[in-house]
Amino acid sequence: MTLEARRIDDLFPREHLQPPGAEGRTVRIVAGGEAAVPDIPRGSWQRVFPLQHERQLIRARHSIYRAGDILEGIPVVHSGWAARIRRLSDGRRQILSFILPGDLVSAGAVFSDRLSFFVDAITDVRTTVCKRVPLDEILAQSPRLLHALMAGCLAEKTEVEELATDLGRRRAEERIARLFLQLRTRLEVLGQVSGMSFDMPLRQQHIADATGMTVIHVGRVLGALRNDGVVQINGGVLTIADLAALQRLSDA
Amino acid sequence: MTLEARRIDDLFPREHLQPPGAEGRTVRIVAGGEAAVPDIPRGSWQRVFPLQHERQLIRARHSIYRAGDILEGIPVVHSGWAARIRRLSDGRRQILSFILPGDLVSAGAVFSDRLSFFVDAITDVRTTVCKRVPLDEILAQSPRLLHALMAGCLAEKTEVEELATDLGRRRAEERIARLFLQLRTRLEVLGQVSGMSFDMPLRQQHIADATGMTVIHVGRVLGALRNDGVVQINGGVLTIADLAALQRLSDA
DNA sequence: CGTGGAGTTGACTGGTATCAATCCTTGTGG
DNA sequence: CCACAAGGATTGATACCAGTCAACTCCACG
Repeated sequence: MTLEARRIDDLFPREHLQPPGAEGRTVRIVAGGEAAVPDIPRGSWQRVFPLQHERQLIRARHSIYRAGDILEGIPVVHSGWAARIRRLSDGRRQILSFILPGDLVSAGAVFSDRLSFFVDAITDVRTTVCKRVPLDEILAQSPRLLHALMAGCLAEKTEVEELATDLGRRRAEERIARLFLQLRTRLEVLGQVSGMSFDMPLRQQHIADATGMTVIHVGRVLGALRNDGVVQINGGVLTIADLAALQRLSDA
Repeated sequence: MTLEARRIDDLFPREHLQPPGAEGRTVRIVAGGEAAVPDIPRGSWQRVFPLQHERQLIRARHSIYRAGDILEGIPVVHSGWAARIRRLSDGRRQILSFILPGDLVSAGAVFSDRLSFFVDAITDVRTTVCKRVPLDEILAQSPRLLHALMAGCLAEKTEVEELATDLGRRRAEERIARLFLQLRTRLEVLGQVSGMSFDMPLRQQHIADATGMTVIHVGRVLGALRNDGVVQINGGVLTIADLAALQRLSDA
């Protein structure tokens, strides 16, 4: 009963998502680094949520959705990175979460069609949209799936609560360290981490908007981390040089 | 379909909650200052969620629940103020939300029994606990209620996202102004605002933990607001002296 | 080549945190 | 009824983290 759905891996072909050979075609249920619970029967997602329309391409740095938009379906990011963002009228931005390949844009989208945030493409992004289905129909067809979806929704909420704690009570270095470790964990599940490095298309501005800092200060902290031999970013690749140190920073 | 349940007003007798005469005994659905949608048939909450045990008294400044606790039911705060809190190992604390009389401790508690946060009593608090009921049973007995509960859960998530934005991107004065306005809106629904004043049992430490500041700086900002004739707190009563100014501060 | 996005660096400012002392309030027990 | 303790609020002095402004470099790209 602790299923949590944020990623629906068998929602679409896995060219980018899965190393060949891994053919366990169950819905993979993953949340914030916790245990995967692969016991939803194969294909339950597609059976319950039929495809509404195929892939759509959004160019890097463009908005995918805007706050107030009414979703006609449940969007899933197929490839590329995106971000859920809140904007203030004077231009300040807070990134609420990063959306990686295979993620639902928001678990809440299964149950509600009104967005309270913006979704911006960071890299080029391909999306798929599935049909939203009434609650009772989901329940009838796959009770486990419904549970998993609701748990995913709760997990998303918990993650935002962690974010709020980071923003309110942790300092610059800690926040950046935690962001990097979180990204590594999530990308590891996707098989996109090789050793201590992974592709990281975020600009310093994205890191700043996610951690509640200014770009310039992000630059300084990153510089310090590089000098101290903890983390470095080179050509869009993040390399953790001293994992223990990074974990120490993110602790408490 | 935009029902949102966070407060279940007819869950218990209303001595403290409702001025006599207001006898519209429907479940009142309220969220973050948005429209109430009172169209759930009377008593649906009690029918679906039977009382598990009666009021329990928790003394001010004591913990009600701890992160990791397994809830045996769905707790509702009957009287008094409480707070949902995240703690770091070194003692830093972030308040995620305040729980006012009539609030569910967390809308998520209807669907999941594991807490990821602490719940502390700010004043003396009385709680009631209802039995948790399987999804399909709720759906069968009152589909509207289920929708309302899920919407309430999503609303709670949206509120935390707003909090994260406040913490990440707004400054001290803005955050405090927004907190006070939010409290006023919520208390107004409870009929606990008279003119421009309301009881506000929060200590400066609570305000600090909610806004991500230190007590001392909270004290300074409050002092400034008092000197500028915007807000003052006296003997546990908050009085808004200049609403327009307060709204200006909280804007953007 | 230019142009614009991105990163780096330095000097300076300012908002908050930290430490410490005092005072006020409230509750408690003698 | 008083004394005392504990919690809370206020104030001052000082330190430091992070924001602001500005200049410069480095690219990728057309």
